[in-house]
This record gives sequence, structure tokens and C-alpha cells, in this order.
Amino acid sequence: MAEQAEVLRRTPLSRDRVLRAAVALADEAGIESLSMRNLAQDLGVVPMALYKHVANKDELLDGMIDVVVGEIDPPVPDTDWKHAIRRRILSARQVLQRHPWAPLAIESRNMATPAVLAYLDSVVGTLRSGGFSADLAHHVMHAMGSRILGFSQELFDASRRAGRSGATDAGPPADLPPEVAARFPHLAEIATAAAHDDESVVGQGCDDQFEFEFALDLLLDGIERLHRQGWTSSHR
Amino acid sequence: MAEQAEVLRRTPLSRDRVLRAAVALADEAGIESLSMRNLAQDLGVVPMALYKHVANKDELLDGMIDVVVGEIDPPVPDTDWKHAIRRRILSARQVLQRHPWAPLAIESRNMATPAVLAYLDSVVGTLRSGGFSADLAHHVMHAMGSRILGFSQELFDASRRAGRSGATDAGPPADLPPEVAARFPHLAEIATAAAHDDESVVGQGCDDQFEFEFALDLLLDGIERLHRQGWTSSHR
DNA sequence: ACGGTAGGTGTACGCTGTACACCTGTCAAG
DNA sequence: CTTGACAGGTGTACAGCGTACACCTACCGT
Repeated sequence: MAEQAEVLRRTPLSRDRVLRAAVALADEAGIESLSMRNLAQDLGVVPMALYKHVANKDELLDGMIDVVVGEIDPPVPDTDWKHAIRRRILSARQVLQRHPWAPLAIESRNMATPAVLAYLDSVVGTLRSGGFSADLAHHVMHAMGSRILGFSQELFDASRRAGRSGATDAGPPADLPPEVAARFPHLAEIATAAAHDDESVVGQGCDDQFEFEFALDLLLDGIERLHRQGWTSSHR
Repeated sequence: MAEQAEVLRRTPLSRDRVLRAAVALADEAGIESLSMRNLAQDLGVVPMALYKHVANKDELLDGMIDVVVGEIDPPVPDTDWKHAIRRRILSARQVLQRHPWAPLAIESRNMATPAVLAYLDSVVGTLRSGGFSADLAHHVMHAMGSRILGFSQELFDASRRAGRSGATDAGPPADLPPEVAARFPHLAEIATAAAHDDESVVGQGCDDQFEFEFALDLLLDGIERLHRQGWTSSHR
């Protein structure tokens, strides 16, 4: 009777199953409730069992990052570098929006994981075959910074607040409270200017996607300009 | 005899003293050894005493961020917006290099602290008085992202690894290990291209300051171009 | 039939943040 | 001068964390 439940529960653990469960837990409950104990419970197993599949919690996080980065679309061939990279980065952005904990996790690791390296390598490859010198490609990678992985640090990023995935609470707390607005007039002015072409006066904060693409295109246009004029780090 | 030591030790705590000690501890020992207990010990006091001056550890971190942001140079008046902002951001960068733990701390808070808001407000003010529309100024702030606070996420950032301040270990681990280089040829190519105009062949990684200014100027130039041609979010 | 090994278990330790009760020194009002 | 409030440092205690280490058990090739 409870036998088949027992069998299910005993589906053998594996590094992959552990990582996927960890990602799911972080997605649903927030990264701050990803503890070895919670994760083990989700898997119907005792905490120490996890250590047979991941060395420690840091390695678990590295593995989770690799899972996430692995979800980014492969590069589309037969396009010019600019569109190829633009599409790839926007795909990365979609992925990271499914895993709001990932940006912070990625940035808190102090060395890139294999999957991240592979992704970066592939982006560089696109640049190189688009005619970029290794020199310029190098600087371009730095210039894009974390944006190349689909995110920029938004400074006031409501959606990344550790808690839930954020889709549910399309909350009201968009504008600044009035006494704050008084102390920071320029910010207030800017915040209200964020009602884009939407006619609703109380536009909910600002359109993250728009801002991301704005910055992305600003960079890509500048990069294209440097590329066309054969920029090198010696000149200028 | 031990009386004056006693007196010294008893120099009354204050929120300010707590915050400064916390910043010093994080600077010297790394953010990961900033615990309430360690901090209390540094101050010659019992852990719970700290809670009379900060509500909890999160508020302590907020306070530390405010201390750091307070170190950024004030804006220089009587300059065009571009140079003013460039100087301000490079000043912010210098500050954050003294406090390598700060970028991650700033990004992990989910709402900006008062000092950060004041800084951002002032930067927006510079843009506005440089003739920027509130609309464009808004997008510019987003485009700059965390770079506006003096840092970009460097992806492989040796200097931010939680441990010590990093000046001491001008270490060898700059280039990729050869088997990694083999698997990621484009990255390898780029890494070696990083020996700038320095004639030393094994140039140690790359010049962070150069990369930062490269990206900063790329953005500023693009922004200037948009500004001159009267960009608005409706057109384009 | 048997020993090795992969993988799940149980206990225990040191560390964390912090709630809560307590004590002590200082200062204002009676 | 006494008194009582109150700011601020203390001590104990608890739940939660990551994980070291010893153990047990089920399987597999010989």
C-alpha cells in the first residue's frame, strides 16, 4: 500500500535531481529558504544525504547556476553579430526572469562556473566571427558586464526581493512616498517621467524590459561604431 | 592601573562608532567574518549591546553602505555634465575599491538606503541642469546601472573574493589553466590579448581601471549623442 | 557465498542572529 | 537628598545553519 509511495520516495538521488530540486525550491520559496535541510526535506531524504552528490553548499550553488545558464538559447547562426548577440542576451534575460535569485547568486560566486564560461566563450566567438579583433572583443565583454548575462543591477529592483517569484504581486508600491519625493526632487521628477507612452497617469514604476533594451542598444550601437572605425586600445 | 584601559574600553558606543567599526572589520577581515559577535568583540562589548544602536544585522549593513556612499566626493560645480558625472563616478569607484565588500552588499539590499538615494538624486540633478529631459535622464540612470555607483560586475573579479583586501596577493592566477584554455578557445584568445601596451608578455590579467573607463566612456559618448539629437522615448 | 563500495542515516559540534530578562549608572523632579 | 525613570551594557537561551564523522544497508562482481 504505502509500498509504491515508498518506491517513489526512493527514486535514487542524483546530482542532477538535487540541482533541479534546489532550483525549484529557490524559484518558489526564495533563495533565502534554500537550506540543505529544506532541500533534503523536499527530496524526502535526510540532510547529509545531499553531501553524497554535492561537495558543499557553495558547490550546490555553482551547480544551480550551471542549470540556469544551460537554459539560455543557443546562438542563432547566419546572422550578423549584432542581432545574434542581441537575441542571445534577451534570451538570457528571459531565463533570469524565471529565476530571480540567479543574478545575485552569480555575482556572489567569485569564479565563473563551467557553463558560464562556455556561454561567454560562445558570445566572444560570435564577436570574433563578426570580424572583431581579440582586443576589441575583450573590452566589449567588459563593457557589457553582467548585462551580457541578461541582467543589470537595477538598484531598486522590486522583483528580485528575496521572496516569491514576483509575478503575483503586481503591487502598488511603485512611486516614492511623498516625504521621500520631497527630499529627492530630481528622483521624484524622474520617477513620474517614467509613465512612458501609456496614458494611465499612475504608470507603475517603469518598464524594465524597455530600460534593459535601451541600455543594451546604447552599448551595441556604440560598439558597432567602434568596430566600424577599427578601434584599438592603443589609439584614442 | 587597568583603570584607564577600562575607561577607554568604556568609551560609550554609538551608532556611528558601531558602523565605523563594522566597515573597518569588513575591510580588513572580509564581509563573511562580519558577525555580530566578532563586531562586538572588536568593540570590547557583549554582542547584544549592539542591538541598542542598530535594529538588526540588515540595518547594520544599510548603515555601512551609507557610510561608504558618504565617502564619495561631492559634485564639482561649474563643469559640463559629462565631465562632472565622469569625475563623480570615478570617485565612487575609488571609494568602492577601498571597500571591496560594498558592491555585493549594495546589490543584495532590496531597497536603496537614504545616502544612496541622495547620491543618485544628485547625479540626476547634474544631468537635469545639463539640459537633459527628465525622460532621457531616467533612461540614462538605468543604462548606467550599477556603474553609476562606481562598479560593474566583473564576472571574474579576483579582488572582490570575500577574503582579505586583495592588495597583498598580486597573485599569479591571472591566466586560465591550459586545459580550460583549450575548452574555451575564444576566452583564451581574449585573455592573452589583454596584455595592453605593456611589453611584459605575461600581462597580469587585465587593467580593471582601463576596462571601467572604457565602458564608462562608451556609455557617456552614446548618451551625449542621444542628448544632442534630442532623443525621446516616443521616437526611435 | 562474500567482500567492497555507493549511498542513505543519525548524532553531534560550532557558529549564526536575536528574544528576553536583568542589572547599573546617570539625571530630573519632588 | 531621595527617588524613580530610563538609556545602555550584560547573560542566558533558543532555533536554525552547514557539515564532520561514524554507522548501516543494499547491491554487485568475483
